[in-house]
This record gives sequence, structure tokens and C-alpha cells, in this order.
Amino acid sequence: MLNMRSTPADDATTRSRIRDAAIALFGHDGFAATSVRAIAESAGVSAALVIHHFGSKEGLRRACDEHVVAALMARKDDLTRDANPSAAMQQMLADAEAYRPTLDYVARMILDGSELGDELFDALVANSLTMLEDGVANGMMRPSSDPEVRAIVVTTQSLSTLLLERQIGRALGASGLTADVVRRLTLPTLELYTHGLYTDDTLLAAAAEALARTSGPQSNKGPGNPNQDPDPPRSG
Amino acid sequence: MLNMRSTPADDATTRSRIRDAAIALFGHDGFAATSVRAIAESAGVSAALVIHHFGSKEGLRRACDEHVVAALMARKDDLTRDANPSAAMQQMLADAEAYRPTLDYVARMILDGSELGDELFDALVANSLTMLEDGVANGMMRPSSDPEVRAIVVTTQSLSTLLLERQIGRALGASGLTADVVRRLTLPTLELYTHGLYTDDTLLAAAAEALARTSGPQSNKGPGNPNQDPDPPRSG
DNA sequence: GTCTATATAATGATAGAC
DNA sequence: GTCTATCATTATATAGAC
Repeated sequence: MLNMRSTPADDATTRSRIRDAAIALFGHDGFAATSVRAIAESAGVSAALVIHHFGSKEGLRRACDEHVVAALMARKDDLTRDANPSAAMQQMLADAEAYRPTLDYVARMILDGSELGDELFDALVANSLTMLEDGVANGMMRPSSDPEVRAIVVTTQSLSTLLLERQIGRALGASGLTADVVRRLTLPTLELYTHGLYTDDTLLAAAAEALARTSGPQSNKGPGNPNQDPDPPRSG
Repeated sequence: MLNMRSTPADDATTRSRIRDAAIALFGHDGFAATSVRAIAESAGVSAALVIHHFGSKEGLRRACDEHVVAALMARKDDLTRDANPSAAMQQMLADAEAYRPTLDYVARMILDGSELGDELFDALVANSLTMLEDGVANGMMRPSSDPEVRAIVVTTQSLSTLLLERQIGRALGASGLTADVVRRLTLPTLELYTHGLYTDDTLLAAAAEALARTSGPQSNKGPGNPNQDPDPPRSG
């Protein structure tokens, strides 16, 4: 209680201004392509001050990693209140205008695969798995032959919108992931997640049989059993 | 005909050895994080020779871009012979062991958004669109309320496996995208593309209605019409 | 805390011998 | 074509004044 300024969420200080400038530049251009000088200039300070506050460029990166993860965790409850990934994704991306620097940095973290980036990905997968299990339990979602792997696939596909925001926006004639772009993505994405892409089970059955032939008898590790189909066509 | 060695697919030369080393290092570590010296060492030549052959580091990057795109186009027919994205993706990723450097480089190209990377992404989307249209025509695939955007979404989701190969492999306890990892991904992915994730149309209908309210009257550009649902539940 | 000045290393690129 | 030696620039990081 002696020093009120020592709270972790300390903002508006020079230190946090440098950190935020670094998050924006690292997220936009990548770690290696961003110089300490560029960060200093963007924050309106000298390069030496950047090093003074964070020890090294690598130390600055760690501080950025931790701050971004903490910011995400603070919003985590908001983001996962809905029981479906598209809505959560949409909510994230609808605010993209404001959260762009953070989201860009998150994308780089997960792609680069730093230790915290790996932990973040695992947390997202675990989060998806819980969400999917809840959905299955309350009848909103279909079961899967391999829930763990499905959680990975759903997480990966959700992240793809974030990772490829530049390309998606450009392909739709916009600059990045604007609100309009998110709106256009909504229906086709939900259609895919509601009715799928294929009209019948031909391909699925063929793949299941092929997999059963090659790896069926010698039983792989893990709970998944590809021999049966716990994901039958809808009864409606 | 005077010089037989001037063919574009000239291989095993020192120049191509440098180029291949650059593709591997750029793809693995990124352009900014890779030094000309590191490339030279990997190719077993001097740094000066790298510059001599390609003019500059940026010139080397252009040569890598062009070579990778050309290599992809040469394989394009093989990759798109099947009328479905999962099989094409699988075929690509099944050979990942051999094509890893190229695929890693492609991922960086698309993410970085160089001119050729943009063109490549557009080509993949156009390719997906044709594939989807064929699938709809022959009854294998369901129609969409917005075919163009669906092609973007499907392309994006297919690329996500490539972009996040490191995380996916790690999450499955493997090192990268091994054949075993691809095998485990197959069924859950096909299940998603066959039956979808949701058991009924509640969310889809709600989203369609919400979109119709906000942007329905003033009719956006493009052929998509979100007011009707051309993707009804299966008749079976 | 913040700066200027500087040390030190690495980078992309050039010159010129062979 | 390929090398060694070197230049000019930029990078991260330090020293020390204020």
C-alpha cells in the first residue's frame, strides 16, 4: 500500500506507452522487422529509455507477451459467454477496430510459437472443447468421433479469420477486417457450421473405412475410435 | 537454343542451391530474421556470391517467390483433380514431409501479403469457387447464399491447417504435421464438412434475420441475398 | 527517469583478385 | 563464378550527464 502506482494494470505511464507502441509495431511488422529505435520514436522517447525500462529487446517482447495475454484473460469471460465459436469470434472481430493491435499481436504470438503463444493456443483449444461439450450436452451441437481433435480443428478454423484478416479483407474489397466484412462472413460461415458442405455421407464413410483399414487393427493411442460413426445424419 | 542451361527449371546449379536454401530459411524463420550470411552458409557459398547472383536480399526474395509459385502451379492440376477441398488439402499435407520448405514459404507469402502472395491467395479462392460450383452442380455439395464468400471461408479454413501446423502438431503430441497428425485430423474435419456442428437451424435463422434487419432494406453490393435461405436442411 | 554520446556487433552490399 | 577483404549502415546495448 506504500506505492499506489505499482499496480500491474498501470497505464498512461511512459513505460506502458512504450509497451503499447511495441505491441502495435511487433504485431504489424513482426519482431525481427521492428527496431528498438522505431518503437522509441513511435512512443516519443529515446531508444536508450526503451532498454532502460525493459533490459533488452527480448525483455520488451516478454513484457508485451504477458500484457497481451493478461488483457485477453481479462476479456475471456465476455468472449466465451456464448456457447458457440462463431458468435465469440464475431464478437472479437466486431470490436476489431479497437482491438486490432492486440489481435494482430496475438496472431503473431500463436504463429511464432513462443512459450506463452503455445499456452494461449492450448487455452483456446481447451476453451473450445468445453464449449463443444456443453453444446453436445444441451443438444445444440452434434457429437464427434474425436472431441479433442475436433476442438483443435474448430479452434484452428476460428483463428484462420484472424490470421488471414488482411487477405480476407482485400478479397472482399475492403481494407482489413471491417465491420462490413465480418457481416458478409457471418452467414456463409454459419451455413457451413450448420449444414456442412457435402450433401451426403459418401466421402465421410469412405474416409472412415480407409482409416479403419490402415490403422484400425493396431489401435492408436487416445480415446478416439474411428471405426464407428457417432455423428449420424440428422433425424429431422 | 544456343545455351541449353538457360531453362527456367534449371536445378542443381549453385544459383538454385542458394535459392532453395533461402526458401527453407525464409520459410522457417521469416525474411527479416534471416541474414544473407546464414543463407550463404546453408548453401555452402560466400555471402558475396548470394548478392552476385540475385543483386540484393530483396532480389533473392523475389526469385524465391517466383520459384515457389511456379512450383505450386506445376502441381496445381494434381492438387485440384479431386472435387473436394479436404482431399486436396490432405494430399498436399500428406506429402508435407517432402514439401515442407515450400509449404512453409507459401504460408509466409500469404501472411506477409507480398504482391505474389496476394495473387496466390486469390488463385486459391478462385480455385475453391470453381470446385464448389462443380460440387453444387453435380449434387455433391450444398448451395450457398453467398458462393463467393463461402469460397473465401473454405479457402481460409483450409489454409489454417497449414498456417498453424506447428501448434496443431504440438497439441497432438507430435513434431509438426506428421502423417499421423494428418490422419487424426481427417475424420473430425470431414464430419464438420458433412454434418456441420449445430443440430438445428436456430442460430443460422437468428443470424439471417438479424442481418436482414440491419442491412436488408438498403441492399449491399454483390450477388448475395441474405434474406432467403438457399441452404435448407437435407431432405433425407 | 530521461537524455546524448558511444561502444560493439551484425547486417546488406561492394571491390577486386583469381 | 567464386572468393576474401572491406565499406557503410544499422542494430542492440552501455556509460554517464542531468
